[in-house]
Amino acid sequence: MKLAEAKSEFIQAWGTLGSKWGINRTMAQLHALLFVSPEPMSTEDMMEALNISRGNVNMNIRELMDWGLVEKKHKPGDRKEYFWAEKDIWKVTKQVAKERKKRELEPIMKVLEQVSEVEGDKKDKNIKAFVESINAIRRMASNADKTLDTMVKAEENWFFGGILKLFK
Amino acid sequence: MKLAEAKSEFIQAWGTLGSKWGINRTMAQLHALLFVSPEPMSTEDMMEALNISRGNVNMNIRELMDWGLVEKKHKPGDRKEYFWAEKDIWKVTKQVAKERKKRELEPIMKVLEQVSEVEGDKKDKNIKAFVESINAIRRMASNADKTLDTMVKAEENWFFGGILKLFK
DNA sequence: CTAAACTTTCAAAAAGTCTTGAAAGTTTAA
DNA sequence: TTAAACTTTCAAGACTTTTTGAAAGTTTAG
Repeated sequence: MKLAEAKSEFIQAWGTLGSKWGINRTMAQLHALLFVSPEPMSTEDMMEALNISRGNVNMNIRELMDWGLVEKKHKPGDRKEYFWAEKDIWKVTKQVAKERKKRELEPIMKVLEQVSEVEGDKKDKNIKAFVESINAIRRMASNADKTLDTMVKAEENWFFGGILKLFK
Repeated sequence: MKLAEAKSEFIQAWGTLGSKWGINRTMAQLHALLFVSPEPMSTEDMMEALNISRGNVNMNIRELMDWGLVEKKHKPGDRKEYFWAEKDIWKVTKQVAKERKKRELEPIMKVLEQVSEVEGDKKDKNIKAFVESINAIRRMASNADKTLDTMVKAEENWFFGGILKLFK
């Protein structure tokens, strides 16, 4: 397999993976494209590489910047904007964890808190069972929350090697 | 908030969360519905509770069974099939982790292995950079893989309490 | 200024995903 | 058997998400 082909395979696979995790395929592909590009790329470079429109590149690259995965770069003496992706996969993972925690874990925890305050006789079998189910999810979510916090603060070494020994 | 309303809020929120993680909203709602139902439910019960068609219930409940999150139950002297969801949230989490590992981690690892075998001069700067990026992802994925394995084998206690102390 | 170079927006179209419901299939009681 | 009760399938339609591309907006060099 040639380099160009290998890159393209990787970009496709990353796009497919992303779409299974609720991330727009093009956004994941753009991320993969920049991730394996040694140089920052311009909008036109990306349009050409993925065969997509200017508007599509613009919207998805902006979302990648919102996620903190891509940055604008300027080349001296060039009016075009270039885009660069973080290359340290551990930083990327932490950033994604941080964002998903903020965007998805925190909102659901609010709902869980509210519904756990259901009114009525706390001894009613049905209410008791419901509240207990919800509280089990809340404990789980709260642990996930703390674990993600720890992960975000942790050094690469925590994950790459360190953690596994603890389970042996 | 009354019990019925609280259940409905929870079901909605679970559906929304699911859809952000690439899980069909109805499937997530059905799961939530059964998760908070003390009794197994029939197809008709579910159709009525979520206001959806028979075909929709059938397809999504089958997928939930594929994921190992829902089981058929039979009531003695009743021809209808009833469906029951695992109530232990730790078991649910482990099961989802196990399935996603099989469905998503393993396929991407195959692709990564292939593309890392790109042909050409191993000293070429471009090839070297690409292979190194891919290998960083492979190391990450392989660690995630092992961590999930460990998690699937672990007792509830590992996650609920045990792990956090290790980071203090 | 002005015009060229570049970026952003967003309504409409395309593509993708989910749902319906009626027909086909299966099981069971009698 | 038969027919009623129940489940499954899947083509067509509904809905959702993504993409396009042209127009509007912005920036900069001269």
